[in-house]
Amino acid sequence: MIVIHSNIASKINEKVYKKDPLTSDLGKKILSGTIELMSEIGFEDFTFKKLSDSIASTEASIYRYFENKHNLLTYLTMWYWSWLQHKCAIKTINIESSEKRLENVIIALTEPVLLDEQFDYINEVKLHLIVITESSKVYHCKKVDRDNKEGFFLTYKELVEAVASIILEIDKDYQYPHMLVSTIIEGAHHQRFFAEHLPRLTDTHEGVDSVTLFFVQLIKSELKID
Amino acid sequence: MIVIHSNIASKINEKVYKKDPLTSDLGKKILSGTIELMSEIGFEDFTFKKLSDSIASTEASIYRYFENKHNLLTYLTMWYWSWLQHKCAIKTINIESSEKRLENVIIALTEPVLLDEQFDYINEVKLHLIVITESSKVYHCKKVDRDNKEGFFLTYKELVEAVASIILEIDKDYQYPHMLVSTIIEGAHHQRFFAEHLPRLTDTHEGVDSVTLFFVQLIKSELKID
Amino acid sequence: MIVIHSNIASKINEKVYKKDPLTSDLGKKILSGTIELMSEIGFEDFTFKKLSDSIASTEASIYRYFENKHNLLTYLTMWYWSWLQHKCAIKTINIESSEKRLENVIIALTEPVLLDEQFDYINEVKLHLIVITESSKVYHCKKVDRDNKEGFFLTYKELVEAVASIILEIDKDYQYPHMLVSTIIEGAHHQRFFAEHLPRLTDTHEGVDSVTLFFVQLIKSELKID
Amino acid sequence: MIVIHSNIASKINEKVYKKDPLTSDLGKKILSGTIELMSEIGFEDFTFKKLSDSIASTEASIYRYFENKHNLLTYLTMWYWSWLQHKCAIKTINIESSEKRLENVIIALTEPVLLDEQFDYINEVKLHLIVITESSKVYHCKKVDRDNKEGFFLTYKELVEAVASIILEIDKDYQYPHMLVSTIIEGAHHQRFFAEHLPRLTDTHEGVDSVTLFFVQLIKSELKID
DNA sequence: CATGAATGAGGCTTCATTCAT
DNA sequence: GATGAATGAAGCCTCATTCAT
Repeated sequence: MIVIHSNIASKINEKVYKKDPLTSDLGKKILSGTIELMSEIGFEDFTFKKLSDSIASTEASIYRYFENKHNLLTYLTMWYWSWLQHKCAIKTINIESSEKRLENVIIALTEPVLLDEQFDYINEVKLHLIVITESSKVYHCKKVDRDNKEGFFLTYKELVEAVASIILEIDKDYQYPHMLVSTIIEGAHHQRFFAEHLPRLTDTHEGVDSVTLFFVQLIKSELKID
Repeated sequence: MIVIHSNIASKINEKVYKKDPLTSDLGKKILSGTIELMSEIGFEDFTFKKLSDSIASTEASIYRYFENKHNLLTYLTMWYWSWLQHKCAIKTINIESSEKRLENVIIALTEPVLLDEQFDYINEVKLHLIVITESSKVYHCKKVDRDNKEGFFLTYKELVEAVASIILEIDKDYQYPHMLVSTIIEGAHHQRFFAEHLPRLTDTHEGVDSVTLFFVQLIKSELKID
Repeated sequence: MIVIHSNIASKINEKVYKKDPLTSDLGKKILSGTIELMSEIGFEDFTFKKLSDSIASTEASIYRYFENKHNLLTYLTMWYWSWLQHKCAIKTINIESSEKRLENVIIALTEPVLLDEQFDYINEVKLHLIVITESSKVYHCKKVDRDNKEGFFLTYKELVEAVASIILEIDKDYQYPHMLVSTIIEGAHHQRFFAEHLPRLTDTHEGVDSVTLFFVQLIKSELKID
Repeated sequence: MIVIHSNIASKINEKVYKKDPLTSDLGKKILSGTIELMSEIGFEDFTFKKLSDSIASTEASIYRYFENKHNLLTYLTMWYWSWLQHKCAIKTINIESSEKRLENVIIALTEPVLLDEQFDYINEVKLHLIVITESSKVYHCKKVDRDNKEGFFLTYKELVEAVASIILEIDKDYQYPHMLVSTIIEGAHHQRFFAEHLPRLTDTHEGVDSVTLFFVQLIKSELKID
C-alpha cells in the first residue's frame, strides 16, 4: 500500500501546498472533508470557514496547509490525474497490442469511477464528481500561466502524453494525438455532467454506458482501427 | 440589420435579465463594458462595482438590468449561442448536400471568430475569448438545474439539436449525435484555450488552423464520410 | 465661516479620500468620531470596526470615504497643517516687521492649542494630541514615497516654505531655513509629548509655557535677532 | 572586546526581553535578522513569522526571547542609545574644554553612522536607519507609561542627562538643557529622514553634511559659544 | 428611470499565542 | 531549550443589495 500511496501522492507538485496534507491526520481530514463538502455545495460556495466547521478545526489551521481554496482544488485534481495515470498503468501491464492498450486506457479514462479502498482519506467517487464539475476552474482562471510555470499541470500533461504515445505507436503519422486525448478526457467529463443536468446535450441509452462506448468508438473511427 | 439584430437577441430568454439591456444606451454600455472588462480580468475578479466604474455608471444602475454577474455572463453566452445559430443558418442556406452543410456548420462552430460589425455593442472576438474561458461556469454551478428549468440553455440545446439533425440526415441510425456535437463545440473551446495556455495538451501545426481541421476530420471519420 | 471652511479643507489633496467627508453628515461624523476615538486609544489600536461602532455606522460605510486608517490619519494631519497655515496667516496680517511676524508664527506653531469653535466636526485640542503622538506615522511608513508623489505632504511643505521665506527676509544668506522650521515644528510636538510622558527628556518651569519660550529663544539665537 | 560588549548590552533593561538574546546563537540571529528584515520592510509589516522564516527558525522560538515585536524594537533602540552613550564617552575622553566636549558629542549624536565591526550581530548602519524611521514608535504608543515605569527609557534619559550636564558646565543657568538635547537627537533623525524622502522639508548642501553642521551651529548659537 | 448613499453579511487572511514533544 | 503543530481572535476588505431621491 505504501508503495502505491507514494506513487500517487509523490507526483504532486510541492508548490501547490504549504504543508503536505499527507503528513498529518489533520491534513488527511482536510482532504476528505473537502471532497465531502465541495461535492455537496460546489467550489463557489466552498469556503475554508465552512470546511473548518465541518471537520471541527479552524480556518487558520487549514491555511497552514493550503494558501487558498483554489490550490486545494488543484491538489485534488492533481491527485486525480495521478490516480488516473496509475489506473492506466495497471490496465496496460503485460498487454502487447497497442490497440488493446489504447482501448483499455480510453475505458479507464472515461468509465464511471468506483470506490478504491486503498486511500481512506479520498472518496474517489465524490472526487470524480468534483473533477467533472469543477476541475476546469483549475486552469480557467487568471493564475493559469503562473500555475503552469510552477508545474501544477505536469501530471495532466504526462497523462495526455502517455496516451498520445500509444496513439503514435498505432499511427506514427497521426497529426493530433494530444488534441484527441485531451478532447476525450474533457469530453467524458462534460458528457457525464450533461447526462446528469442537461440531457438534451448528450445521448443516453438504456442499460449501457454511452459515454465510454461513444469515446471508444470515436477513437477507433478516427484511427481507423478494426 | 434590425431584423438580424432581433433574430439574435429575441432568442434570449427574458428571465435572465430584469430589464432588457438592448432597450437603452446604458444597457448596451453594460454589455460592451462587460465584454471589455471580463475578457481582461476574468469572471472571478469581475464585479458590478468595477464594471460600473469602467462605464462611469453605478452598481445600482447595473442591478436594474441584471440580478448578478452570473446572469450577465449567461446573457452573453446565450447571445453567443444565438449568434452561432445564426451563423450556421447563413452558412447552410441553399446547400443541398447534408455532408456539405455539416462540414460548413462544424467549421462555423470551431473556426476563429472575426469581428462582426453588425453589433456595435458586442465585440465578438473578445466575447469568444470569454466564452472559451468562462462559459462552462454558466452551467458548472449549483444553480444549473434551476437555470435549466427557466430555459436558460435553450439556445444552446437548439444549436446542438440543429446540428444533430443534419447528422441524422446523413446517418439516421447514428447513436450519439448530440454527444458528438456538444463534444465538438466544447472541445473547440478547450483546444483554443490549451493552444494559448497549455500547449502540451494540444497540437498546433504551422500555418494552419489545427483545431478546425481536427474536428472536421473527426466528425467525418466518425460518420464514415468520404 | 463658509469661506474659512473652504480655506482649510480645500487645501486637502483629493487622493487621500475616496469620497470627501465634508460633503455628508456621515463624513463629518467619521472625522469627529476618529478624533475622539484615536486620541483615546491610539492609532495602532484604532480600527474601522471600533470607529463604526462608536459612531453607530458600519465598516463598509467608512470604507466609502477612506481606503484605510492610514489615509484617514493623513487626512486629519493635512487638515491640521492647513489649519496651522491659516492660523499663521491670521497672526501675521498687517505686521510689517519680519522679526515680529516670525515670532508670531513660531508662537502659533508651538503654543498649546485651544478649541476653535468654527469647525464643529473637529475638536482641535484632541486633534493636536493625535498630531503630537501619531502624525509622524503618516510619513514614517513604507508608503511615504508613493504618498509624497501623490502630493499628500504639500500642505506641510507649504507651511514650512512660508515660514522659511520669513527667515530669509531676515537673513537672506541663512543656510538652513527649512531645517530650522521643520525642526521646530516636529520638536514642539516631541517636547509636549515628553512633558506628558517622559519629563526627564524635557524641561518644564512652573507657570510658563517652556516649549514656546524655548523655541522662540532658539530661533532668535540662531538668527541673531535682538 | 568582551568588556565593551558587556558595556553596551549590560545597560539594557532586563524586562524588555524574556531571555537575553546575547546568551545564545539563536538570540544573536534574532537580533541580526530583525535589523536586516525591519530595515527592509518596516516595523508595521514586520512579524515574528516573517522573521522566523528569514532566519530559518520558528515563531515559538522567537517568542521565547521577546514577548512581541514592540519589545524587540525597544531592545534595539536601547542598544542604539547605549551604543551612542559609549560613542560619546569615547569622543570626550581626556578633553578638558567643555565646549570641545559638547561639540564632539553633538557630532557623535548627529553624524552619519558607519559600520562598527565590534558587534557582528549588529549592523549599525541598518540599525541607524531603523532608529531614524521607527524609534519614535517605541514611545509613541499606549504602553509608553507602563514601559517608562519599567525603566525602558533609562538609557535614553541617561544619554540626554549626560549631554545636558556638559551644557550646564558651560552655562549653569541655562534653562532648557534637556529640551535642547532631545530636540537635537530627535531632530537629527527627522532631518536625515526628510533628506531621503521629503527633501523640501530640509536643506542639503553639496559636499557637506548639513545635518551635523546645522545642529552644531544651532547649539553654539543658543549657548553663545565662540 | 437612473443614481448617490449606505450597509449587513461574510469571505479572506494574519496575528499573536499556546501546547505538546 | 528549541521547535512543529495548532488555533482563537481579530483585522481587513469587498460583495451584493437596498433605500431614498
